[in-house]
Amino acid sequence: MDDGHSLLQPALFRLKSGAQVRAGWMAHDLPFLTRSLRFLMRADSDMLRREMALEPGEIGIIGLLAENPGISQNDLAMSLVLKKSAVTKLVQGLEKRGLLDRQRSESDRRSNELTLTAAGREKARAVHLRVAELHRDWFAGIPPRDQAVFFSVLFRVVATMAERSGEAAAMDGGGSDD
Amino acid sequence: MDDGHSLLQPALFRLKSGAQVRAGWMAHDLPFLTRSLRFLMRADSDMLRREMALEPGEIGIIGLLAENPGISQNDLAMSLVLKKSAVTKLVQGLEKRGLLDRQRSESDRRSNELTLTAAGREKARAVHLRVAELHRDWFAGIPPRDQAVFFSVLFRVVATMAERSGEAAAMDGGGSDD
DNA sequence: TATTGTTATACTCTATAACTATA
DNA sequence: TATAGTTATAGAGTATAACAATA
Repeated sequence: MDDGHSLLQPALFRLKSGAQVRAGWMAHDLPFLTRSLRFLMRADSDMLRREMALEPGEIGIIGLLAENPGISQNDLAMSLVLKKSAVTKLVQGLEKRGLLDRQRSESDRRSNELTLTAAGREKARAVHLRVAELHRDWFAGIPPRDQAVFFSVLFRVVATMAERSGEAAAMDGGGSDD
Repeated sequence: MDDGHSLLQPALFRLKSGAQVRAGWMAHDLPFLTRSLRFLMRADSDMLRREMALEPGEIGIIGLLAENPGISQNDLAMSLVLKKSAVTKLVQGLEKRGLLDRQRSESDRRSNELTLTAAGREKARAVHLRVAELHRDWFAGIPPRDQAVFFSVLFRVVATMAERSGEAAAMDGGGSDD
């Protein structure tokens, strides 16, 4: 399970006080590491959103919409691991600000077909560029090859778990979300 | 920045409806991926905590305490990226249940020296084993070499950001946490 | 009867700040 | 004056559930 990399130099936190804290097996604890990461990224994420005039969650909507024009709110929610009630609020906010367009589907008039407006596409491009800058900062000093492996593994794990979660949710009478 | 791995087969979400959603650059968006991961892991994490009779956040306390007996609550908070007020509550709960011992330091009577009790050390071992099982499940199909790279990069990014965050916080008059 | 999307309410975790005690 | 820890209160992000419209 562990070979080479982080075992030779045991994983340490070096605190500002000078103290060194040994991470032990927590260095391989995914819930712990992802939670820490989320909090540590937050200052940068908040700054990015302020610059881009976006609310929490809107980047995901815009990012997927740029690649999947016409997608429904349900598919958006599944992909982003959001409740459909959360997607409703996010989509309404973005529509009000002219960044996306919402139309009833003609083939199934229950569902909405979402597309980015020209302003929305421009916003998506700008966000993408700034996000890439942040990542260059966060991953400074990490070899590009390792970065590629990292994201490949991370996405694969997320996508696999999302599929499993979707299957499990499909079993009961619609308790997947909300 | 991107070479090889996930670009040849474009990153896709395969939904239960059969729809395929292209992730685009979101496949490399760390805030998005870590947030998704946290939600997808939650069912398993909740089950683990119920089995172990632990509250959210207590695994991190126990895990670091097992490796760093005598650590202070402040150092614990810095390492776990928690507010010291949150650590106070977690530590109190664990002490009440006889899993850890809290003693005033003799060299600096403001600070507490925390150690696991025998029951606490046993709990740490049990949690470690179950966490490892969950990880085997989550990373099924990922080559061990890639897993090692993944965790090495993840921990390095977290530790580096935590150090920077600690430095920045040390600049102002004590606004690091709480 | 099942599904898409909407709305309103409740809850959990975290942030903030004021406080005590030691240094 | 600065730091370790405690406590209480307010806030953001989600969860839950009831609803309307369509299939």
